[in-house]
Amino acid sequence: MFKRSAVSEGSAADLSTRARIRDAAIAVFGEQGFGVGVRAIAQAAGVSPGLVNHHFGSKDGLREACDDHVRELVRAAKMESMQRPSSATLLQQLAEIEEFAPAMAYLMRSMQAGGPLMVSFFEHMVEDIEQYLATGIASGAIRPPRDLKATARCLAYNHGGGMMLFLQHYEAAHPGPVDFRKALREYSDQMLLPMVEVYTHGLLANSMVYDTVLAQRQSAEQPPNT
Amino acid sequence: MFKRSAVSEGSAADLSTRARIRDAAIAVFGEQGFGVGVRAIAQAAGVSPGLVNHHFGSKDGLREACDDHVRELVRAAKMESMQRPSSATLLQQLAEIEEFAPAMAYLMRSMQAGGPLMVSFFEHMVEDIEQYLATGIASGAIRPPRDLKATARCLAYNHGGGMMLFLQHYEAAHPGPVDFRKALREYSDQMLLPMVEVYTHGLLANSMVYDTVLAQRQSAEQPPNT
DNA sequence: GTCTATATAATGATAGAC
DNA sequence: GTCTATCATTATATAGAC
Repeated sequence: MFKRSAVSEGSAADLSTRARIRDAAIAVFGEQGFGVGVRAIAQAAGVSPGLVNHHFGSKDGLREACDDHVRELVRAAKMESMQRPSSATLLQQLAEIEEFAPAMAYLMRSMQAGGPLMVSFFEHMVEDIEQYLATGIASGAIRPPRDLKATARCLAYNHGGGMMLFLQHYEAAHPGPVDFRKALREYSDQMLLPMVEVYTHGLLANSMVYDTVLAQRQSAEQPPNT
Repeated sequence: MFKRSAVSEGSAADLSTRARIRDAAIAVFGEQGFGVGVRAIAQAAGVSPGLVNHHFGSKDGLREACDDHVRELVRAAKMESMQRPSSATLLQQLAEIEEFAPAMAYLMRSMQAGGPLMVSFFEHMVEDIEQYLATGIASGAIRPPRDLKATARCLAYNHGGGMMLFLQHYEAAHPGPVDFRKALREYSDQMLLPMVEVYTHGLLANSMVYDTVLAQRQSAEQPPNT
């Protein structure tokens, strides 16, 4: 679905050493988590441990460089994907590309570990869903919710977190390094139909609960004085 | 809502040293994550670092003991909660109790880190939701989904993961140790209404997407040969 | 730019005194 | 049971040779 973009151009041999170290770090962090040492990264990049810190100052500096690069990778992919609409999630599209798999693994670790990349990526998700909902409402495909922004945020938490938890569970159940393509395919297989069903036909048989919660909220915001 | 149970009985002074170390470990792991050292735990428990390993053999042994204790804590709370039905989630009820706050923090870290506690706790969640759905269907409050087990699993991923991600985001936005009671109250405030609305009125305006996905599934399971 | 070698600190785990 | 002292390992980070 995606072609190589300028961001990720060139095979490993063409990249500058700094870029090779950074890419190796993304791969190793993604596979083994952020607890891994600089030595392992240096080895994966085929350089000495000292050179890593020479280029990035410290482990945190390296981490920041990885964050920035993944952020940029996702941003570029999003730009490209906006011109080629698809029913699949951006992440699902990305995971299908061998080349992006390490970055996806890194992104997931970031979500779990909760660094600054997680926050910025999450806010992007919220915006995307907002826009997606707005488009759907305009075309009549989506029933306009009471509060679009709140609903988008809620969906972002549930779907983002749901995927995270699924992958966590998948990793625990399948020994060895995670195959993100297989994992996300299984995610679709298990989740898509039940989710679409709930979003189409609802889950609650009547609006009693909804009416109650809504009334509580409104009486809390505006105390009874009239 | 919950009274003290046998599992957590006694103030800090009454507990055996082993139990005090274990409780301190749960608190420190919960606050700072599993990367924290044995020394910090020993200090929090008011004992020497050597004594920790004397009682638990290793850091992993200590971790296992913490897992077991939290598992047991949640199991006991669930037993108690089953006799006192409430609209709030078990976790929300637990978080309201000062005494359980450290265990809840520990549980969240476990979900993030993805140890064996995460898997067993998740499977419990799936079972709970299954039973909750079945009860609702029997009483007519819930519209029976096509595949109850798959739907329960899907809801468990989304709601469990959603809460996880919310707390992660909350932690990143609020410096210092996380106040789980405040966090979970905010979670309810933001999530409850949009979620109930979606579960009551749906999100998709028509059943086109659902019909398409369902048809794809069925033709995939049973290839066209007739 | 890149390496080897090393400084410094912190980690998990153990041994032995009391 | 509990502590102090220490070991062996590993971590990050730096210094200096090439």
